[in-house]
Amino acid sequence: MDKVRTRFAPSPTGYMHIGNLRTALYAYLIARHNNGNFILRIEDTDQKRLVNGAMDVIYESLDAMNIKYDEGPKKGGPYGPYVQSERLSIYKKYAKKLIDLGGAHYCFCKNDDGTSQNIKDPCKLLSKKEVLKKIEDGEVPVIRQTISDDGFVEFEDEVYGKIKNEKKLLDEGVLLKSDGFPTYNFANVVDDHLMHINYVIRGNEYLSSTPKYNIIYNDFGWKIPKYIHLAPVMKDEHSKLSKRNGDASFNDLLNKGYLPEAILNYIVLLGWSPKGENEIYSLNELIKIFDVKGISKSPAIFDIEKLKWMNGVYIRNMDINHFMSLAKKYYSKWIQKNIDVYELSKIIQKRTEVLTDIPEMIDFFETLPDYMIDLYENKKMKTNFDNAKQSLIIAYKQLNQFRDWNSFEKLHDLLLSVPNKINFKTGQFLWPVRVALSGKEKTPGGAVEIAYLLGKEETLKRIKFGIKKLEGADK
RNA sequence: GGCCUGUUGGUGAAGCGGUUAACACACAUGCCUUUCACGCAUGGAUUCAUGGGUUCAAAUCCCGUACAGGUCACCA
Repeated sequence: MDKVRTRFAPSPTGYMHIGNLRTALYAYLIARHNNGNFILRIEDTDQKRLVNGAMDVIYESLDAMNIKYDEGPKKGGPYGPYVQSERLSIYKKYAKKLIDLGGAHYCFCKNDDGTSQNIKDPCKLLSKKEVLKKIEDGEVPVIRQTISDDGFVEFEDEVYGKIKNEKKLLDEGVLLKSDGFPTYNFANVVDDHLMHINYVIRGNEYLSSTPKYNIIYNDFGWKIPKYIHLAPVMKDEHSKLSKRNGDASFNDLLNKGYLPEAILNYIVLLGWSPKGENEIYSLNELIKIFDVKGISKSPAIFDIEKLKWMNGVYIRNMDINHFMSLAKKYYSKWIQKNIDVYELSKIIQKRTEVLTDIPEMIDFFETLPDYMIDLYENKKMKTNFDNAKQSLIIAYKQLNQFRDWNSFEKLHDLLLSVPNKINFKTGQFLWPVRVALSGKEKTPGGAVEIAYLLGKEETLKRIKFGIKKLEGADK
């Protein structure tokens, strides 16, 4: 059997959306799973849509996901060039050949005269002589596909199964534009054949035009590849994820603090499901288990909540040093200078889902927020202004005498021994302390951790401030 | 409108003629706990868009209907 060769063929629009990336990922996984090759090809045949730097977005995105291509632009390969705008002479040659084979014809119809209803293209009837004459007269033709009216075309899609179409319902689309560039409809067939692509993986918007491509393959006498059409990734029930809707691109997600591994893991599950119950997979594991059979036919809705969760899983499973190196970017200068970053990282790792959540989570270290006194009242902890004040006063006394601030253990033991002595429940005592130290209802870590990180001076200052606040409430 | 395709809880989904209709996220509740989170446990689809058929038996097969998406560009 032939070596499996798949390709990812984006057009450089400057925006890598999730659906595209998923297509790339599937193509990559199918290739690697079968020990095949994965090819990158740039489809830049629409001169009007060229965007500066768009190619880089593609390279960078694949790179971030650690998807490596075997052949492609920059890297080269035996069937290059891999950028369509550099292959113009190839398309021209094959277009002419297709005309000779009866699979295409010149067309002189004007843009705006309804030629889209081209089921019967009048130019088809032009004789060779007439065509030549028109060209001599300076008319610039396009080359259109020629499709006979009789019979059916049928093909088998690996995910959708048998698809059958009536030939006479197929449009005779433009293959080569008047500017000399091919359309997608032609370039993809020629390139896929020339590059020996035997598995075509792409969005199912091409499902309806695939029969036309197959006719071209047949006219040339080329072998038709296997097709794997993918249902789209949706924003909601009605619309696709898209740039126009302002939906997040891969890069946006990265900037928002999502890890590439987590994004990759999440999007592979949009429209594909593995055999077992596990959902967390590395790229290498995916290569091992990816199976076309698990691809589903219906569209999947992108759910940021689940991505968040998955991102959290990746963060929690990370080595602490790795986490710290990633999290550091989100620590303010003040924090990096005044707080033990290693200990801080340990505390927040478990409760970080997205890296960008970090600043807000830890901002109280730098400046105590102007908090509401009601925070001291907590039903579950059985605290009220009165016993909170007591707790703070005692905490102040104890901590003021405490000298081993370098030892988290000792600080911990001290603070946890207090409630016993005064006949308070642990939470009853520690809740007000934490509130005084953080000014927040929820914090990463408890009172002990925060005190430890804050240091003696700041801790005492904040407790004193808390006591004052509560005294104010007495009056 | 023609043609093509899809439809299982809020979301991703398993299932492929006989199951109590997996599992994960989210949600709710409880446990744990110095808060939150983490972790653990429990709960929710009387039913697989809908109506008919085939069958001893249907989410699973067939037909119609509804809804949704795609395509019908010198865009990909």
